[in-house]
Amino acid sequence: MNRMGMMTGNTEVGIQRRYLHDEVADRLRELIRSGQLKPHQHINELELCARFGISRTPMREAIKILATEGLLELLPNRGAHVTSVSQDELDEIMEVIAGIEATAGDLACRNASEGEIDAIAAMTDEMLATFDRRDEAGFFAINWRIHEAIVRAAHNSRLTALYATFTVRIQHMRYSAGRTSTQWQRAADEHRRMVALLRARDCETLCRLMRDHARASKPVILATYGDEHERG
Amino acid sequence: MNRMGMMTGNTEVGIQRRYLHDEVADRLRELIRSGQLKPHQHINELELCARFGISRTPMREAIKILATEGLLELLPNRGAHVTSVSQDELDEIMEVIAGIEATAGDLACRNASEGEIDAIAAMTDEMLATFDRRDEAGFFAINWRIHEAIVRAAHNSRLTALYATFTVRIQHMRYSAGRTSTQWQRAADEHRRMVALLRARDCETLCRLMRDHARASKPVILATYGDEHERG
DNA sequence: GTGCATGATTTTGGACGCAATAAAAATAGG
DNA sequence: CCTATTTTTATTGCGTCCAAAATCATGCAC
Repeated sequence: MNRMGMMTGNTEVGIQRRYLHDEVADRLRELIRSGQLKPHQHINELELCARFGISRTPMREAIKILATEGLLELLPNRGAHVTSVSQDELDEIMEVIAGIEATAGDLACRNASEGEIDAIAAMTDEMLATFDRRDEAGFFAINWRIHEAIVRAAHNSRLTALYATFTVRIQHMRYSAGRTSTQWQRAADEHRRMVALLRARDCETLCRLMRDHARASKPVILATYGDEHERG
Repeated sequence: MNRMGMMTGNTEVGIQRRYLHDEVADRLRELIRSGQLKPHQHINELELCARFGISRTPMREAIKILATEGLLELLPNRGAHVTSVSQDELDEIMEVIAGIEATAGDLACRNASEGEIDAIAAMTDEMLATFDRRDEAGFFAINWRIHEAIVRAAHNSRLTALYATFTVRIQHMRYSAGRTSTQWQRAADEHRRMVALLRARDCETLCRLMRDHARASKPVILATYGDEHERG
């Protein structure tokens, strides 16, 4: 019996938190992020309820949340499925992300503390070291942390939340798509410039650079993951 | 009896749509937008259920959706209340909106059809006419439509949706805050420039202008509606 | 063999009920 | 009379139930 004294089928660890639906939403997001739930895949309420060991009410609330975030699509009387990302939609999402990062660049120049800039600079150095030793996996791992740090350095919680929502679905694409040597070199150079512009507090230029930087990765991702490279 | 053959207390018109929770969410948004539900105000599930003539399940799903959109705030075991906008939060939201409009400006230069630009130009002429005859109410009504049109002209549905979400709470502030003559003049001038830059397809400059334009309205709004000009 | 109608099964959408938490009220103690 | 504690009440969170819709399966005619 679980904490409510009901249901006995806790198959996948027990859930413990303020809101069940909140925890369930996190888990679903993680299933989607990790690819365990694939685009186009249908969501079976009862099956997932059994997996998590909960009833349908919090599951359905979580589904509504994910749908609002755009990760699930609701089909009237036919449940929900994982949102697929078509070529066009991926393009749209990338432009929104580019916009968020551009805004973050501008705001970070205005609001970031010296300490935050130092931290970003340190990570950038670290990343450039991985570049020198051709450690592509290491490079993109740090790359992601730098982008996140810049957005956080904007000191705008809504922007940070928005960034999280929009990157969750395409993060793995963005940081796994194989780049050519030229593209990789360019990314490294641009990151060097980012730090310089942050230090110079040059809002306008960093804003433009961030947008261009994000856009540069667009063709790579579109080529690699058009329609999430699968059809339902 | 309603369509489910249950509950008889349809006090506020019958609801008819694919999803009840969707209709309920729309109604709640409207209640918030119109100010019938005020910031800080507590949401009583049962009371609203009775008003809409529905059960708690779709109401709760709608509440989760509004919370995800940021219009409601959930309090564990104590329901929800309408999100209040503090000075700092208003500043954050305005910067996000500025970012969205800047992105829209850039994309509109790339993607807008000549027809769309003509429509925006026509609305701008109309608005400048209201400016000449000092019709402030008319000015801001058209102003809102122009901003919307530019965002739509970006041809990015996610950006458009994001814009709707972020403006719903502050729209009335943005377009009702009294401007000084100088500020009003500046807004008019900037709108003239927007059309010129759209025609010239000057992405970068329009992007910057949109951000600056949105930011210019920040002090006005902050001064007028600090913490939604009410406490508790 | 294919196309359509009809019935069985699955799954969804929404209503409802129970237990737990928290706010409110009532009581006791200082 | 004011504060601390208990009791009551209100309301929330979640589990469950029922009916409508959709899907699947079967059978029949063409």
